[in-house]
Amino acid sequence: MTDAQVSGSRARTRQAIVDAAIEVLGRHPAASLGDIAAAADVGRTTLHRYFAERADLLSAVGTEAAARLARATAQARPAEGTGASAVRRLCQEYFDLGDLLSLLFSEPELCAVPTAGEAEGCDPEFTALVERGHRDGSIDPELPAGWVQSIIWSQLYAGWSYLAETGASRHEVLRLVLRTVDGAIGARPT
Amino acid sequence: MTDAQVSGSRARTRQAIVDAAIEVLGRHPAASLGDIAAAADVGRTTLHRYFAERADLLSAVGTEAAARLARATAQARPAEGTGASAVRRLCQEYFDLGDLLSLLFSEPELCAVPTAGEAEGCDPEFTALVERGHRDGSIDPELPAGWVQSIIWSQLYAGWSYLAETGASRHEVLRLVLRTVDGAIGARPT
DNA sequence: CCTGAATGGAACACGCTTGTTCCAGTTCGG
DNA sequence: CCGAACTGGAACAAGCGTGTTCCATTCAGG
Repeated sequence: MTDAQVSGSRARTRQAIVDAAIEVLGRHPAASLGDIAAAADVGRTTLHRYFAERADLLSAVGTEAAARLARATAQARPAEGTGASAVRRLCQEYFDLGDLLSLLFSEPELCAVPTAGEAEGCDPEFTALVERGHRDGSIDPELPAGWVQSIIWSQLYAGWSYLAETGASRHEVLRLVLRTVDGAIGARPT
Repeated sequence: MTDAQVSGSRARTRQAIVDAAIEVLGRHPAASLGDIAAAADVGRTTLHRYFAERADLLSAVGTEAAARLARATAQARPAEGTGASAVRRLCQEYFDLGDLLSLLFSEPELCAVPTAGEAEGCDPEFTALVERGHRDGSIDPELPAGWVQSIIWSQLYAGWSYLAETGASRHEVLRLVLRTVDGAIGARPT
C-alpha cells in the first residue's frame, strides 16, 4: 500500500519478473533464478532485490496463478447451463492460460500453499458443478468430481504438449480437447 | 557377454539399482544419485562402480523401460479385435507399469534417445492400430493417432496420480480410466 | 545541474550434487 | 584357509545454484 506507487516502474518490473517466472517455470520447472532473470530482461541482482529468496518469488507466482485461474473460472460462468456445458466453457478458458497450464499441472502445490486453509486440491464449487451435471444427465454419474477434475487438467496439459510437438493450430487442438473431454465425461448411452 | 555371468551377484545388484532408479525417478524426477543408491540399499560408491556417470544409469533405465514397455504391449495383443478393444487392453497393461508410468510421462526422451533411429515419439504400429479403429468404426475418425496416444498416456498418468492422492483402490481407478478413455476415443453417436 | 531511485555487473561464501580415489570389511569359491 | 571379488565409508576436487555485498551506471524530476 504505502510503497506500491513509488515510481510505477517498481510495479512494472515486479510484474515482468513474475510473468517471466510463469513462462520459464512452465516450460522447465527446474529452471534457475538466472534463467528467469534473463527471460525477464533483468539482472539477477534486481530479481533478488524484489524477491529475497526463491520461495518469495514462488509465492508471488502462486498468488498470480490463483488470480488468473479465478479470472478464467469467472469468465466461464460455471453456474450457467448444464454441468457438461459449464465444464466445456471451463476448458476453453483454461486452455488460454498457456504456460500457466503446464506450471499448474506440474506444480499443483503452488496454488495449494497460499490457500493452505482449504482441505483438498481446488474444488470449492467445482464439486457442486459436477454433481449438477450428474443430476441433469449431462455428466456420467459414475465419475466422481475429483476424477472429472483430473481428466480435465490432464487433457488440457496433453493438448498444450500436443500443440508444442506437432504443428497443429491452437484452434484445432482446442477442438480435439473439447471433443475428447466431452466424450470422456458424457453420460453413457448404454 | 564375457563378464555377464561372473558371479550372478553383479547382475542382481545392477538390476536392483536400475529398479530403484525407476521407482525413485518416477516419484521425483530430480532425485540425486544418493537417493537412488539409498533406495537400492547400496552405497553411492557401488552405484558409480556400475554406472560411471549419471547418463550411463539413465541410459540403462531407458533400455529397461523400453523392454518393459515392449513386453506390456505384446501382452495386450494389439493386433486382435477392434481398434478400441486393443486400446483398452493396452491401457490395462500399461496401467500395471506403475512408477515407470510416471517416469515415461515426465521424461519421454528417456525412451526416445536409445531409439534415436526412429522419427516421431513411439508409434511404429500404434498409428496402424488407431487407423484400424477408424475403419472398423470403434474409434472416432476425427481423432488423429498422435492425439489418441496423448489421451491415453495423460489419462494413465492422471489415474496413477489419482491413486496416490485419494485412497481409491487400484481396481477402481483402472475402471475409471478405462471408462473415460473409452468415452473419449469412441465414435460419436451424433 | 544535481540528487535519489533503479539497475546491472563483479565478486564472494555457502551448500548440494557429481565424480574420483583410497582403504577397510565382508563374502564366496577353490 | 586363502585370495579374489564385492562392497561401503571417508575424503577430496570441481561445478552449479543461491544469497549477499559492493560499486559503477543510467535516468527522471526538482
